[in-house]
Amino acid sequence: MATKGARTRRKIIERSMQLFSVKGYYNTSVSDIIQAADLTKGGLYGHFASKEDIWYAVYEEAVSIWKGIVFKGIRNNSDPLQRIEKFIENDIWDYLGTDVFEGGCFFLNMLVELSGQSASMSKQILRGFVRLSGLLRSWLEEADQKGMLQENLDLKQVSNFIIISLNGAAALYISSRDRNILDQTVLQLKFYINQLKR
Amino acid sequence: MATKGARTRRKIIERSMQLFSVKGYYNTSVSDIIQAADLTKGGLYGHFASKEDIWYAVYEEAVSIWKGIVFKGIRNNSDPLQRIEKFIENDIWDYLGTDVFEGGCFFLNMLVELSGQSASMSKQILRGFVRLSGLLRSWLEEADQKGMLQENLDLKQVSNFIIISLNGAAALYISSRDRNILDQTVLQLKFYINQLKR
DNA sequence: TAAATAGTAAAGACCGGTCGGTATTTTTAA
DNA sequence: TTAAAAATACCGACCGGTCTTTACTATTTA
Repeated sequence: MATKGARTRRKIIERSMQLFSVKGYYNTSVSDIIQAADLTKGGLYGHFASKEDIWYAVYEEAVSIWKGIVFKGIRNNSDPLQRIEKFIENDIWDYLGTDVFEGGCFFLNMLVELSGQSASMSKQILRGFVRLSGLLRSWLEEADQKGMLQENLDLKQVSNFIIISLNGAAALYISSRDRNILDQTVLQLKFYINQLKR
Repeated sequence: MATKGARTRRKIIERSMQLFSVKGYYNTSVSDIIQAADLTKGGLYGHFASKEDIWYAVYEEAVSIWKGIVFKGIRNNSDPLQRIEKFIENDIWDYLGTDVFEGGCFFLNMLVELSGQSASMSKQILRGFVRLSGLLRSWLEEADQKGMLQENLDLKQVSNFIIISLNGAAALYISSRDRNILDQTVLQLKFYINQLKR
């Protein structure tokens, strides 16, 4: 069993994660966090040096949670295009649609809020999206090598466009809470991918 | 010439608009605004009853600016699909790409930040997107009646998807400041619309 | 096995500064 | 000359963060 300190640390991260995703980073006060984590100032600052430090720990945890959801049932699929479609479904339905974070997509929310405010924090998130785009592109290239795609496609462009659409869906979903947005996005992205095929 | 009060009011709105778009609503303080508008507390609160009131005025002004950009050279075009493509180009290149708002897309930024924080303010923005989606759908229906589109398309879905993509592009652009994102989005959306044609 | 000790975890008071907002006075422009 | 506009001083609450004290818990020693 984890030591008491470790358990408290986890609690701080988990509660902060929800607060950041719902209220945003700046509008979440340290007082909000200690209240949600059932702590006091002293208790909190024994585990983290600053509010920003908490955010970085929260980000790591959020990435871990997200990965556990969106890559489920993918690795064993040999068809790269099916892998992409499954990833989209997972992201939309099992990540966004199940309200893993109360405030919608943690990454989009933070990216928008922190861009132009904290270079280091927003770059951290952007790096994640760039890495994801690279992964999607590698799958597209695999499909291309197997002759599944049209010729002369800009695969970097395609993978970026998928990520753009997923982010746009997250933005409209958090504000509308309309499930149709999710279903529509999946359908339209599948249609889009279908048009790329040879 | 406008009275001094009216000019000050405009100044408050204009400066707040930039501050909100860059720093966000919550992270912009009233002190930030009075500093940017070269005023004092008393001077500001003579024009607006609250920070939230300033936001509503800013929103109206932002909509007005946006409309002036994205609908340029559209009304005189009889081809509804060309109208949509021109709208996308305007939104991406002349609105997003020219950094009308320093912080990127005012509406996306506010939508993400305010969702789950202020029901009234976020609904205000969402209504704008819904209205826009309706406009795009009416253009698509016009194209459909002219027999330009494939059959059995869900036009509401298509118009939503366009808006989703534009928002996603705004999210990635503010954080990366990569012009390629803009160009790629225009190209991909044109490709997408092309696939809808009969 | 019980007491002593050391190290960790948390409490709580406190810091200067800033928050959004108000009331009153002074200035300025119509 | 008078109404509108802006300045000033001020409010209580809260901001992120620090510091010292206290409580707890695990390990060592008798």
